[in-house]
Amino acid sequence: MPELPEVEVVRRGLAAHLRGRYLTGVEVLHPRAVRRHSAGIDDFQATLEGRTFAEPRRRGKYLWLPFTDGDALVVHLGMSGQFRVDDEPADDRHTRVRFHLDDGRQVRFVDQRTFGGVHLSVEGAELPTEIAHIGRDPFDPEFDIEDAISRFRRRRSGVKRALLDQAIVSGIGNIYADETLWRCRIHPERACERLSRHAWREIIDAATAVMKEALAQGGTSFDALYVNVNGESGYFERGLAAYGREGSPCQRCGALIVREAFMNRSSFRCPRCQRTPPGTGALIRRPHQTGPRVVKS
DNA sequence: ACTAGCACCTGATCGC
DNA sequence: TGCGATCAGGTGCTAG
Repeated sequence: MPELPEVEVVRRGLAAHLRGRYLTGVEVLHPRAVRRHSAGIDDFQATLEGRTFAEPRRRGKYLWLPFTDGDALVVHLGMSGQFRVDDEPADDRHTRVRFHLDDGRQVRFVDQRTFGGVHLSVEGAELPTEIAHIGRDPFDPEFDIEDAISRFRRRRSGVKRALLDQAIVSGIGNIYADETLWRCRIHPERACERLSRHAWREIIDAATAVMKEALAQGGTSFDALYVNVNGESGYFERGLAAYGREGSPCQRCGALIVREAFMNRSSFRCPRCQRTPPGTGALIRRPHQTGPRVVKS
């Protein structure tokens, strides 16, 4: 569920609560939450005790919480993961791991669908080896847009599939991919290699802009499954132009947004603005089409 | 090496 | 009211 903006909201929330804190104990309540910790549950609980947190970091949708000793706690929220820091007793049904801090507070990893998880990465403070394959996200100071464009243009797949590939540019999920392509007026099945460098630059810029706007609104929330560490929802749902708006008029042209099956999930697009048909037939007929029109924000 | 498809889970909602 | 089908924002593994 959480994409880059939502994960960044969580990172900031954790930073505020973990700064200068150390762990006095850890309780694993569901084994699946630590399945990526190869040494097992008992080791996970025991090894973390006494460690002091440094500044939480993020790449794409991955979080890691470095310790001052050079190791790190790697976190992925999956589809439904949350971190909660509550002053009052809260719904504990989906609490998977409870972290006890030296200030008496507890941080809970809550995850209904258990696609998310946590594990210790030895010497992972700078960059856990487990997530070295994840590409830099557009907010990374070392993000190389020219390299990203080159890699996108080498992909033999549709544009949306490539945007969801975390190894090229990380952080973009189903929602922000749809929003990005709506802004750029590009059909999700357009072939990657047929888009110009200029078009790809516009796509990456649009993805960066929409995620930046979402972050400023505290992220996108459709329900209680995505909330910040205090249990509060973000407000970017009202900023969405395509995702989840099946049957509503396109804000640009008035055509009704359609929903289509894509990779076992849904894609939303404007049938008029994002009209270039998929398939090689269209590409063969229009091999020298000019670059896509792009919305300037 | 790259790409597509599926497995991994629980719970809310929809149609009958 | 109850039941099965469907759907949900992600990643990793594996077969081709």
